Amino acid sequence: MPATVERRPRADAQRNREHILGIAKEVFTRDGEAASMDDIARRARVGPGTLYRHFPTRDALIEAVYRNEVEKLAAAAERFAGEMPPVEALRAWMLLFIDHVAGKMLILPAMNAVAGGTARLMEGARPLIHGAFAGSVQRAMASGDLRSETNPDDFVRALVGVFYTTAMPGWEASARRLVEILIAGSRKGAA
Amino acid sequence: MPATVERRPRADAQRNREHILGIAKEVFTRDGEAASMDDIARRARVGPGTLYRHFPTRDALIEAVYRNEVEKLAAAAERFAGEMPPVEALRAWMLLFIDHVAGKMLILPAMNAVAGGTARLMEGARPLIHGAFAGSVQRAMASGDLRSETNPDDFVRALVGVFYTTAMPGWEASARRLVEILIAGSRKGAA
DNA sequence: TTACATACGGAGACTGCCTCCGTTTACTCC
DNA sequence: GGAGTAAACGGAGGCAGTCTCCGTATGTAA
Repeated sequence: MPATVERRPRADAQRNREHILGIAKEVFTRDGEAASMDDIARRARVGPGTLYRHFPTRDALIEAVYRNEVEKLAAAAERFAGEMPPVEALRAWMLLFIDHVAGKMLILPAMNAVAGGTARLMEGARPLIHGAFAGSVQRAMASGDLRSETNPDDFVRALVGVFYTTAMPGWEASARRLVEILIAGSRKGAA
Repeated sequence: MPATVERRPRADAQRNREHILGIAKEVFTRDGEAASMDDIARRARVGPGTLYRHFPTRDALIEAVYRNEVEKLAAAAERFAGEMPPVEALRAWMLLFIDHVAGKMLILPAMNAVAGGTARLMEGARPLIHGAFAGSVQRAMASGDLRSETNPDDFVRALVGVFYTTAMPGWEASARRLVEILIAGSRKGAA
């Protein structure tokens, strides 16, 4: 008899989990942080008990939905690296990030609700985002385009700001300019 | 008999309002978004009814506390303009902004809770922040240090990001580097 | 097919936001 | 100074949202 059995989850549980995740993304995208757990359960046609067994707190659910999206973004960074010169790849990825936000692919408003703010939420996703950024920046440094002290986290901070200012008019154009400023400000030879 | 009498508020009301605001700042600073209205009322030794007469919703209270702080920040921009060269004043103001965040002078986590996210909250404070930024940037453009297409909003976005990443290790140093990147990236002659 | 671990659903405890209204208090006018 | 009144106060409680508990149902392994 093995110490830890680790039976794989029942088929209905697996189905439910994925179904809930899908509904949750929809609801959060539409209703933002106002979305209620009971409502999500109702729409997914499960009891609140079931919802809470899969995602023990509201935060856990938001985090799960969010992580799903971030994983897709991170994958794109790798792809760009193989397709274009380093600085272009970095720029393209930052612009893609903005597009995701623009297309409501990420559940912006709901993220505000997570205890401890975004920072706490990002904790789970940080390695992913950081990895994607670090890779892109590293390559741009290696190619000699960016200064060698360039720190990917600085870019992360700026882009998080974009995240939170989508209600300001003209946010998208401003975000694109910001990308250019960041690149220009980190180039070798910039004052 | 005048059309609008506009009696000035009763002394006890005025006192209570200010007292509540002070307590609220304390509580929000300590407990973040978890702070409850009833708790604030209890600590301020007033009934919930009183609290809600002064600040009709939770958001209104947060906004009032926040605005208080932002007004202080905006005033500093003017002061710096009179004391140092344009680019220095801009840098100094951005660094001051970071210091406020660092010193927990601003009720960071609580801001997340405002309906519609920070964007909505910033709506009230936007003219102030924007004015402070616009003035500083304008002067730096007029002096020929920054490119003439420089847009203050781009800086705002980046700094909002700093706001939300204070849980990441080394955020303060990173924020300061970000300030330098922004200035370098907006200088005349930057790529 | 049986037995049981696993998962399900929903009633309801608990908490937080906010309202309503009877009571109290500061200000005004004589 | 005292009476009258508009303004402000406090707190009981409505309503809604998060999360728990537990009796019931179901998938899975032997």
